[in-house]
Amino acid sequence: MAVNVSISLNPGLYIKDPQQSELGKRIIKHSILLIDEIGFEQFNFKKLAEEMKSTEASIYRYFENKHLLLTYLVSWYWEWLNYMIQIKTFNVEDPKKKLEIIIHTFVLISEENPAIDYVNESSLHNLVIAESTKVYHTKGVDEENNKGFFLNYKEMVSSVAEVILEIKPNFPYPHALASNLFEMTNTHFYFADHLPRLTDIDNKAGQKEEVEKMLLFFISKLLD
Amino acid sequence: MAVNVSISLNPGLYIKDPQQSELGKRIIKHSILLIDEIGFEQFNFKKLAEEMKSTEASIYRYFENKHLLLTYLVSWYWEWLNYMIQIKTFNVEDPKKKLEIIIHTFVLISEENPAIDYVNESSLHNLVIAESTKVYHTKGVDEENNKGFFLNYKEMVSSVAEVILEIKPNFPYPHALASNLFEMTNTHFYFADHLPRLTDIDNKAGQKEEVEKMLLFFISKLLD
DNA sequence: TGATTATAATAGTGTTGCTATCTTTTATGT
DNA sequence: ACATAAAAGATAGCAACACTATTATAATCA
Repeated sequence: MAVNVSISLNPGLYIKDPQQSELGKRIIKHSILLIDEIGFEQFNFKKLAEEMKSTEASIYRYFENKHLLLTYLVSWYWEWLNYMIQIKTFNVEDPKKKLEIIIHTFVLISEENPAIDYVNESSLHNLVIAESTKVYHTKGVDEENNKGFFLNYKEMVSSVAEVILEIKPNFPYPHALASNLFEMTNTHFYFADHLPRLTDIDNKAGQKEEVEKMLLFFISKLLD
Repeated sequence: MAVNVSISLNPGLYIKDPQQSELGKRIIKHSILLIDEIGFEQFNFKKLAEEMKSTEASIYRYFENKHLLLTYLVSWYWEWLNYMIQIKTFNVEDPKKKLEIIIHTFVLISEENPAIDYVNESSLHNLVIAESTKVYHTKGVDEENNKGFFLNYKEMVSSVAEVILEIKPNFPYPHALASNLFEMTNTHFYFADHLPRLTDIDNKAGQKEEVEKMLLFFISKLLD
């Protein structure tokens, strides 16, 4: 399935829209790969410039700093996830079936969807798993929230919460369950790989299916 | 209840044991307050030295860098939490009651326990809520895990998982549920304060009781 | 052709993270 | 009380990082 929409993100996240130029697209492409490879703490614009054969100053014309670049990339993921959920559940009537599709998408999004040529979806998902909580765990969170930087996340949670309420209209914690299902997906991929005693998911082939099964088990207990 | 044990932590976390000297205790005390105040990204040893009227070089004699200092403080929290759970559930027979006590401790630990004079437990809990995931979301996670830096977390999860299995011996995800209950506590305090649309917890008085109620609701559905 | 825009190239500044060295203070043992 | 060692303070310095400024060059378009 080819996705030919250009992902629409909050303009406050960048100085100059990286999707509108070749250099901008190369910044997106190489920053995803480099952050996935060396980690966000070790990542900086000088290394990125070397990697993509450009200059530090050129990258600063697109993004104010590396924190906003990370926020941009993670917002991209949230928006892309949200978009995939919408199109995959569009014609589905049964809300239980919808939630199953949502969970399947949380877990397997990067494998199923070859989307935009300058974005390596698998690396982007790894980046989200390893680094995304740093986006909103800062002292500037309230200010950035006021600027709408986390709207893509909130919209995704809001649409999942709606489905939960379709299944069980009096469920008292639809938003908390929605955000928790999403966070759990990523957390337990990470734990399985690095801190296996904090989970019951094996670090083996079939890991994704195991996580999916666990999430389905949780919602069946909570919503049946 | 006064706690007069000295918290025992992995010696790999420090160069010189900060609990064994006055300066070391002042480092613990002021680093908790300063990180809580300005956030981990803005925090550094120079600012800490100014704050506590000492010098950068002196602090470097105790901790290799700010990341290991954060790991030390969060490990302190994990160990302290684990200790409180042990003593509070020690004489309790009913595993359901035990799990309720554990959840109550997750939520209210900082209010109930005036413990060690140089640790502000309330600030420490805030710090854990805002910064603790950064401790293990780094490229060095596997190496640090091999050195045993996250044992306190794993032990806490392991003891909670045991209680879960006492309640329901065939429950398939005891470790995942244990870590998730802990993570959920802190995540939803943070969401209620900063990203309220990601939760159903109000940012009001009684917030802690609301979170406790939510966790009790989740375990009742999952374990009854 | 000339004007505008995007990118590259280079340099520079202040801060951070960390190490080294030396001096002063404090604690310990005889 | 004095000698010795250990702890802490004071100061300097360096390499890397985060970011800004300036100028040059190439591409685009009126």
